[in-house]
Amino acid sequence: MIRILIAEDQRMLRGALALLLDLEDDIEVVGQACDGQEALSLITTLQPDVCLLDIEMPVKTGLDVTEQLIEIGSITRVIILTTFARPGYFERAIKANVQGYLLKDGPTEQLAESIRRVMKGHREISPELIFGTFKEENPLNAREREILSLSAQGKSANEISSILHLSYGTVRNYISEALNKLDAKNRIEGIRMAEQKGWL
Amino acid sequence: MIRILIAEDQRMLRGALALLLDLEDDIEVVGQACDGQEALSLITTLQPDVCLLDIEMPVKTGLDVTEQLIEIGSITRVIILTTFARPGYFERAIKANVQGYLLKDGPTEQLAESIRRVMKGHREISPELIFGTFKEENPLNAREREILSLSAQGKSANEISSILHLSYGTVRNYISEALNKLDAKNRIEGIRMAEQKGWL
DNA sequence: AGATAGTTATGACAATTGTCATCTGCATAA
DNA sequence: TTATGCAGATGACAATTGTCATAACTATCT
Repeated sequence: MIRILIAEDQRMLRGALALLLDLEDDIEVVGQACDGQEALSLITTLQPDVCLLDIEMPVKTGLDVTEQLIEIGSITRVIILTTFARPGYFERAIKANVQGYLLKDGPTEQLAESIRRVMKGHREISPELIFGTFKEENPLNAREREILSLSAQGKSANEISSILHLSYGTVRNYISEALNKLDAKNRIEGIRMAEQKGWL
Repeated sequence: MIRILIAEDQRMLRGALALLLDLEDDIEVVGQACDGQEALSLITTLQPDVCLLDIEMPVKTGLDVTEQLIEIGSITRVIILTTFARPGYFERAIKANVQGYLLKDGPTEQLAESIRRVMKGHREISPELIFGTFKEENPLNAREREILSLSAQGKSANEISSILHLSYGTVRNYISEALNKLDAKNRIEGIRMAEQKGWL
């Protein structure tokens, strides 16, 4: 019997997947979580064989959870299940050594089979992701990401400077540099592009 | 036997819901669509009793489909099933006289029951939506929406002016007016707020 | 005809943004 | 020790953005 845990904030999908997987003879859903924090604590207490993690969840993302599972030496295998084929997400997941990265756009029917294959030691990656997407890595460094994120919340250069204790000019330099790297002609375009690639 | 059609672009959820509903004795999933266009044509040919429509789908949104169903005098009952509790969406759905507006954050278990209740003539609205959200109507007029949308794509005031054949100053007046109505302190904040409310 | 409202335009102003060259410390590698 | 590179900072400039007062031109209603 394969014991699995599902972490997904959208209740309808979580419930449907749990029901669907429980119909399989060899799979048992032992727990459900609606945010990353809950997922982490349930995984450590329940020690399921496999966990299905959404990425964009409240409190902690699925990627955060994955990285922390490694730190504490958990043996639970991780399958990321997300809407987003964003290069940044995929890259981070692969670096965290997940056993699977599936898209919510993929077929329902193969989910159970993917779980079984992961249990046998295979890596399950949605075919859309195997080619192309990986080589596009995030050109922004930590500061640029940080500053662009704040800008994306509508903060002005001045506000950002006082939040981060940097000078006004420095903030603008970082934004300018980020826009240059992204080949965007203004903040708004830059934010759109970075968000769309998962570079935040 | 209640004949239903599911229109939802996320394949995993669509498949899971179909499977789940097919398990009910009195419900039969007669069709599935992955975009609004397909939904519309399947509904007209299959004439299901109820259709479950996602809002944000390719080609046509679920709201577009609903409005067109009214125009052609379809008797299929509509249940909107969406992630978004955005006032703008909800308002438009109610005006189009949908029989149900459920959130994907709601419980899986009650979906089948909601469908049965809709068949009996009830209106099914997610409880989160009943209070508060309705009175917040879109303060932006058509021009303001149009211009803010273009701005959201990263266009400058100058570009927008030549796209819409308006003067540079006029475009900036509209943006200024929109930001004022939204109580936002710059474009980026205004865009975020408007998008979040479904006012686009 | 006069009042009213909606759409578009203009000009002026200040604030913010985007760009660039240059400069300072500081750490670290050769 | 010198060199190199990085994180920040500064100043200057032009372009863009946000705000406001005002006006012209419709169309509509009374």
